Amino acid sequence: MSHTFGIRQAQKQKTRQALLDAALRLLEEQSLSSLGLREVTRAVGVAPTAFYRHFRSTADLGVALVDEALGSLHPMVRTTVSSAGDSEERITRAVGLIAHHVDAFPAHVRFIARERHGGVQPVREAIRAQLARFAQEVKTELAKDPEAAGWSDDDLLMLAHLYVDQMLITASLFLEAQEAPDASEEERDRVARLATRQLRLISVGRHHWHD
Amino acid sequence: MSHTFGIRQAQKQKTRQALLDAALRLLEEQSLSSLGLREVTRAVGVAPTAFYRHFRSTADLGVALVDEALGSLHPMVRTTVSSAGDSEERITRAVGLIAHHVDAFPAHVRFIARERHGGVQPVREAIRAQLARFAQEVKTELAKDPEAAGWSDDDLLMLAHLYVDQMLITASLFLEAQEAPDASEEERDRVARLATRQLRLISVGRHHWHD
DNA sequence: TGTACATCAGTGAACGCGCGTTCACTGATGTAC
DNA sequence: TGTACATCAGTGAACGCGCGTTCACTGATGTAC
Repeated sequence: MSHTFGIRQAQKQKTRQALLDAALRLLEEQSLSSLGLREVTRAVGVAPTAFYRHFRSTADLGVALVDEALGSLHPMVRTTVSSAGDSEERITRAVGLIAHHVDAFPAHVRFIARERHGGVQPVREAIRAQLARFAQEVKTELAKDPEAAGWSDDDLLMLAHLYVDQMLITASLFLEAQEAPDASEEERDRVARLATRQLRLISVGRHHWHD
Repeated sequence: MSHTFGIRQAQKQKTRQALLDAALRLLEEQSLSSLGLREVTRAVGVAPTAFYRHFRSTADLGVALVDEALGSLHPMVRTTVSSAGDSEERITRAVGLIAHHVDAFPAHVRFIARERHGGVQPVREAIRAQLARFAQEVKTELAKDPEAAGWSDDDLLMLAHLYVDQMLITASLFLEAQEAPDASEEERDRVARLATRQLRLISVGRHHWHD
């Protein structure tokens, strides 16, 4: 027994997570470049100086948030693009998964959309790197499809980027729909139908790419 | 003669423009939500209080910047989408125009990309409204094309949004390519080729939409 | 054209406030024996 | 198991600084006659 393996570590991890959670909440209404270290510690209920035990700066915390927001998303992205069903089924499933993810993690989605082109370079770079990984994974899945016969690597990656960007645009639209106070259900449907048809058009383009 | 029609107004306008220019420059390295009023006036060389003669707040200045950045873009967008040439010529021309615009107004492009999902609500709303106008205009141009026969209004607007979003993504990629210190010419070409093929795929999808 | 008054863009001092960062500290947890 | 020492997450006071906003002002420009 004993060798408790980190009452200390566990508590530190808990505080770190509380800082991340508080920051994410504060970032719903502002950008990372205006987020204050004292704001975050105040929200958690620790002394300002405690922040430095976990992060060098708010930019550093931002990079950690990128990993939290996108790191766990890879399995989902894979299954979204690949696997069973005809074209139409896959599109419906993909749009449904995006909508579900936005419902489950709205603050993460907002953070990524906001900071992708935001004012903090290391965070932009972290997001860019993660999205490039997504594109690579999507490309790998696309390559498995019999339809990919005759496609060059470059063309597959081009299509993969198109899908990744489309995913982000759609997620961002779902987010706006969620925020609309009135008739947000109707608005959600409108976004789902728009995204479905855009994916359908890309899918048609894909079918006839080598005509 | 006389009735000088505004030495005063002319000077006021000049200061206002100087504030906008200075803000735009400062916003290359930060977000609007962290831009300080004093920063801007310091850069221009006027007293902080002079700011209030022109804008209620930095958010207010931001909305003015949206109009400056996007307001003058409408004619270009129209000609980009519409008019002469076959599909391939139109795509090449569109990508060229986007590249040219990014070269000419990099700070404007960065500002729009950054604040589209940024932390300042009135600015987000102003950008959203302008982009919706763009989509409407693109839709109007698309409707003129003989290829648009049999397309519903909804489908045309869907396609228009796809084009507008694609335009922004491409502009943003050109911007990143411009920033890359090494081999930025090569990087530019890579972006141009990627954008061209993505537009080509959308174009193919468009041709076979009603198969 | 000249004079007397009104307007108003820009000034400069002053304010209270919250910021990021430093530093020496405390006391619970961890470790060696 | 108990003791003595080391570690280190979180504390709290203190700092200098720049922020947004207020206010009464100045002096060039505009207007009325």
